[in-house]
Amino acid sequence: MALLTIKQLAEQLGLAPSTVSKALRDSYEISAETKQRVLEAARQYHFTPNPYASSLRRKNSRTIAIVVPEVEDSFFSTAINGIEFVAHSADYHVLIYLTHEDQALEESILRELSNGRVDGILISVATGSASARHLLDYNMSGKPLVFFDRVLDEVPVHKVITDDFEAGYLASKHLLENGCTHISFLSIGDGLNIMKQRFDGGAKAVREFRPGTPYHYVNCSPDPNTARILIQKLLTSANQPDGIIGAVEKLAIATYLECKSLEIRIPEDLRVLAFSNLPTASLLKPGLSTIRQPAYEIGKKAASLLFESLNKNKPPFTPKSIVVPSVLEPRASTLWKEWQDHQ
Amino acid sequence: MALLTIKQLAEQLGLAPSTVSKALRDSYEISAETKQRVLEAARQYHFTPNPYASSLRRKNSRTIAIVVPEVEDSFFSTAINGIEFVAHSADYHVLIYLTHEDQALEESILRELSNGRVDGILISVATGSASARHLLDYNMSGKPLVFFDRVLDEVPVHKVITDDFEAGYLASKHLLENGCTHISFLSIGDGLNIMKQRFDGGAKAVREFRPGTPYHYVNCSPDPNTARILIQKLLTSANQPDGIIGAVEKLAIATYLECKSLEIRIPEDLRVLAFSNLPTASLLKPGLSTIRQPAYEIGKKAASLLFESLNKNKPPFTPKSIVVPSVLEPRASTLWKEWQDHQ
DNA sequence: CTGAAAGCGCTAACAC
DNA sequence: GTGTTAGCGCTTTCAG
Repeated sequence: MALLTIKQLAEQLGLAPSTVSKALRDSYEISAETKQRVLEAARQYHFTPNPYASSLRRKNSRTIAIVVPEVEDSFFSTAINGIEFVAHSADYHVLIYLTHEDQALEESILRELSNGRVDGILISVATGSASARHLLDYNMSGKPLVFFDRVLDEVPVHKVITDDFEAGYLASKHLLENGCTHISFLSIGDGLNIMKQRFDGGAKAVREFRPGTPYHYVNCSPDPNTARILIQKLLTSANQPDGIIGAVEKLAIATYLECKSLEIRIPEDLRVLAFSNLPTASLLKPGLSTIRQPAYEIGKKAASLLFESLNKNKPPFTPKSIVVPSVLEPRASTLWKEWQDHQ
Repeated sequence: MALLTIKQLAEQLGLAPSTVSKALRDSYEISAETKQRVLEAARQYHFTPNPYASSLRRKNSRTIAIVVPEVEDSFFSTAINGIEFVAHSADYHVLIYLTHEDQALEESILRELSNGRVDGILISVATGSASARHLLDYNMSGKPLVFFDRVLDEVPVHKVITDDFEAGYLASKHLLENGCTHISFLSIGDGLNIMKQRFDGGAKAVREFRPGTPYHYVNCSPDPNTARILIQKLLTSANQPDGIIGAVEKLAIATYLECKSLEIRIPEDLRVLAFSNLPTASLLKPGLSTIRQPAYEIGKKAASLLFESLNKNKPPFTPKSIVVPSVLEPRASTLWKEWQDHQ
């Protein structure tokens, strides 16, 4: 079954292709009556204009790309859901690309996307030494790019983030208030803005509330297996911590699994807090204290900013940074009752 | 920065556009030397052919679509990961569409996709009364369609599924072996093949092992809030069950949350088993017994089948059904020690 | 081995 | 209000 073309449809109707085209786009030039007839026929034959011919001619694609490290993470899957909501409302299509935390892959994806396949990109960058070259290059092409959550400050575009410094501060403060005397911050890799912010925020709380408390940055891996091995090493080392801040969901899960197999008790032996959007946080044993980001909102806002840029014809551009609040949700994994009682 | 065209690149090189085009596609007609020069120049200028012009001309898009009910579900996010892996290897792009379990939305997405935007579709259908019209129509267009997990048997295309009847049987058998005398099967909606299979498998186990045991189908909602209300009603009704089979992850979470707020003890008061790929299943309180599907493999296999169809020029088509095994992972939520001891 | 020419299906400018 | 025409950027005959 070959697809109908606008030319054929026009012939059926005894009209010119251009008339049909205009009618389908609801142009003011076309009479109401003709529009009716065209729409009717289009529905009947299930006609939709060939998107690639249309894109070629109009020089836009009604398509955006989401570029994220992974989908198997509650933050990202929820953010994607938010993005999809806005994109669908705007009648845009959504291409998805996974970088698997691979900087080189991210670069090749961005290069490939700069050939006009998409009208804009929403990205949360991969960890790694993070040169911003590919993003700056893409940005130079004049097409909009919006960061969410994991940003690169060198690139002057809209961003939607949470206050990671503040969140790190709250996390660390909370652990200190619950008797921690040695905190390890588990990261998935260097060079990522959010890791630094979250860690530094924690350092500030240490300085303010219990200066001198050991507070370490531990570079785990984005790979869960490697991460587990490193966490095991940490938890069985001579000076293991009694407080953990997991920078992402995956590290919290890895920590829990490792504690289970090492028979380390949470929160008695170790208090655990993580940046996480796990829907099961409250159901874990023990309930996991989290810093929860408003992932759906972040996705929606980032997409809205992208469409805003798309619909604006290049005004003097000042990049906006939208900062949405994360919330600390204390649960049993950090509430060390015994310690509190002794106070 | 306007994008380079193949014509301009050809001019730079003192070649004809057609020669450059062929060189870029590694045609046998072109000399090794010329190919070198062209590739070199293309790299230097970051030239990639405009994908829409190319698609228009070649009548394919190097793009596939994933159509799923949602992404915030471990099964789907993992399957998407598997699909993406294969698609990326084949150098294809991936469009994602969420149906939010809305049949009408699914229809409109499929209609829209039949205009040539994609070369093929991978779909896991939405619940609902599930007419197959839109899928049959798409299939008639001659473009490949592959089902994964949630299939519609009326549509004669490749499918990748698990043996849901068998899994339901195992689930129910397991509950009976752990002292359940009244089992409720929680579904997210009628008309979905997997729900029926899973439920019917369970019925068989009841017949075989404890005929007469009350075994009910409870139609919850895909919406978590509504589902929770219905579950609450169920668990506080006169003849509440002592065994639950949750057909999807979301229902397991809803059940746990409800048990927590109603102070129903798992597994003493209620044993809970769910079809789920939750990475935190073993960390819940209590550990959640699951039927785990090989989601990543399912995604990979489904995508492979799609590309197989894509590369084959319409041979006599016999749809394959690939059945991959699910595994029952018993955990504390169903292991009712007290009861076992009394046996 | 390379080039010239036609045309994929659509839409925007410009006639009428 | 509607039709004619040209051309988006690429690839594919077909000629040389």
